[in-house]
Amino acid sequence: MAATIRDVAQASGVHVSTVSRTFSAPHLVNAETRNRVLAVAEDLGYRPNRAARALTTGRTHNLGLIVADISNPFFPPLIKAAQAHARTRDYHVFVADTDEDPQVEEELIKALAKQVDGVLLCSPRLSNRAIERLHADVPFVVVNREVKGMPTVLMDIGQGARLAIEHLAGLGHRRVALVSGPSGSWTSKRMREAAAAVDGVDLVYLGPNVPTEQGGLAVAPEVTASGATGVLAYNDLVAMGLIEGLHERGLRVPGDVSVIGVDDIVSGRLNRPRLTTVAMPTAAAGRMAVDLLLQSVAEGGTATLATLATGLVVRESTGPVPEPAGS
Amino acid sequence: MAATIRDVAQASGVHVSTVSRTFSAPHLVNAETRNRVLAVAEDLGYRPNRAARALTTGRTHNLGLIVADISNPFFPPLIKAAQAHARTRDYHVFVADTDEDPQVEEELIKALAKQVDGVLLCSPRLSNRAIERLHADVPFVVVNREVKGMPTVLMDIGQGARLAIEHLAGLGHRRVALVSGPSGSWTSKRMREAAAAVDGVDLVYLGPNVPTEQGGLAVAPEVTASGATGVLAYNDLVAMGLIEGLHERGLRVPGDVSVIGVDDIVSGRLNRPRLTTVAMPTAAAGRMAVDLLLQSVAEGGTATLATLATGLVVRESTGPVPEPAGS
DNA sequence: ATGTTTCACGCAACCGGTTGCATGTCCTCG
DNA sequence: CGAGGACATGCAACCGGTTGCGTGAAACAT
Repeated sequence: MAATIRDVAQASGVHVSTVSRTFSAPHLVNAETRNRVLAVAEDLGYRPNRAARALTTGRTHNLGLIVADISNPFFPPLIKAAQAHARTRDYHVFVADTDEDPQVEEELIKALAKQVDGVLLCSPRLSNRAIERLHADVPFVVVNREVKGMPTVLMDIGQGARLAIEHLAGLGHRRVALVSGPSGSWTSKRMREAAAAVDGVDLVYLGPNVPTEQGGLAVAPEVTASGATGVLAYNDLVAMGLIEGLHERGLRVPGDVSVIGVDDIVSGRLNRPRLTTVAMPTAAAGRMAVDLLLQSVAEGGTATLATLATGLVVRESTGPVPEPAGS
Repeated sequence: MAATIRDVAQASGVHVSTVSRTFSAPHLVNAETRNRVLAVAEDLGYRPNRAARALTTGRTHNLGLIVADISNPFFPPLIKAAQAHARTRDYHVFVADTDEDPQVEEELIKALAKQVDGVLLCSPRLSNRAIERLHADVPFVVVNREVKGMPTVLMDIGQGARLAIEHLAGLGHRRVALVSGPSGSWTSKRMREAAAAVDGVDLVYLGPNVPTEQGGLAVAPEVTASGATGVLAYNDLVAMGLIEGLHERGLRVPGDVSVIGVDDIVSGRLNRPRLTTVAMPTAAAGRMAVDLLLQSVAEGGTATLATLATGLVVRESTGPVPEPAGS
């Protein structure tokens, strides 16, 4: 089997504690012995067992990242950024997908709890109560959701939604639909509040919807029925599905209806029409989340709240309100 | 801190070994004591520490899954399937992204090695030599690549490529371009071999290319210059980028050029035109991979090779060869 | 009544590391 | 020359579990 610390100790004629120190506190061991030990270790292919180390130190140097749906292109940039950033701090990130199932989410958190120093909860589907309860097991940082007393990274979707609605209003749209996400979604709620604060447009709320292309496709009839000429969708996936659905019903985007998404995922940039969307600072959020988590791991619960700005990227899926048919 | 096995033992008046057995070998302990222990454990919120258990049993009940690029929509279905399937076997899978960097890949494998019972290597970028060397540390199963002596899950891209080329030939295309992926890609090589075996079409090889939309966009000029009327792209992302690129140069798909992708990702189904593509059994591959891995973990290195069939999904991005302009 | 199984559980070593304390050696300084 | 300090290393307990072995008691057979 793989070489252990005792193998190395024996082969280099020192006590295991010296070998241990060679790796975890090199300055405590004489340069000469250290080199000898390192040589022997190299020779035997020894590598410290992180799990065993964790048992005594209480630090695994691992982080967990829990996400509802890896397929959602919104997450990968966040995951990559978190992973890369954590690596610079000598941490590894393990990702798990909950399949949008709170049950699975809870189970995963429990399984992860003892194997990581902290968990990044991205757009969790669990209730606040459950999250607070689980928090006893392992430090959290929550992304894209507000849970009281917990370190949180928010992207200011409210601001983005406001910009989006104002953009539509500026193009002359007077009736716009808000296509929301899963029921109880924190994001949907924020978007709604921000949209309602904009003057001069009638809002109609359509939802809840599955947060994917399917959801967008399915909501198309409701959108046409609503008489709205502008739409702010829950995310780009929904927006793209919706555009497809409108198209099937003979409506042109942006000719007949203007559609705005949220997230600025890459395929939205290649979609036709290119999607006007609220850009989310996902990579920055990933890095920030790691920072907050490591900080709270090191210093004990500091419940910081970081809010990152969003922006509107205007492309081709929005245009002036169409002339009334009767004109 | 969290309750340990000794806390439970003390509180329920039995020896730690009895508590241990209550969880890991319930049949060895009297029903009455077992219930008492369970009650106390529940009460104290005790949960066995998987990491500590792993130290003695040598089984972490975790699997690692290493993937070059999570953003590539080809992977999530595989990841999800693997994850879900593993869960039914009481295993968890941790995903890590290497950012297409062999260096990072190797580092991740080493870090993961001691914390998981086996690793799923999906389309690894590492050399065969490196993989074989690392194999001493931890069992592998390789997906989408052939490494001698290692359990492997392959999707029969050769078959799919043949179907694709035959489809184009059947539509009258006589000159088709093969837009390949990164240099040295195992998949590209297979596609090329299979395509070459089809009679009646001239093949032109274009590559290497970045395996994303960017790559497809960038290769568009070469495609038009090649005089090909049909294209088989490395994957759907490349195909979509290419279609966009052709469009920018005033060419219609499928009017002027027919394009086939590979992977059957969802956004290809919503793209306009809807993408004709080689469907890959990604979910099945994910499940198969964990089966193979668990088997090889349990029984020691059985180097099975599983090959999964692919199919052609004909949609709208392919059509009859255009009439020569001069006709 | 005695011998043999079976069952339930305790004992203690062990997995692979870490770390506070003790020991011993060599320097330095008054 | 002796006290005190710095340095390098060994010792052994500990992290949170698992498990082979041994023991006592109850159940069964003879």
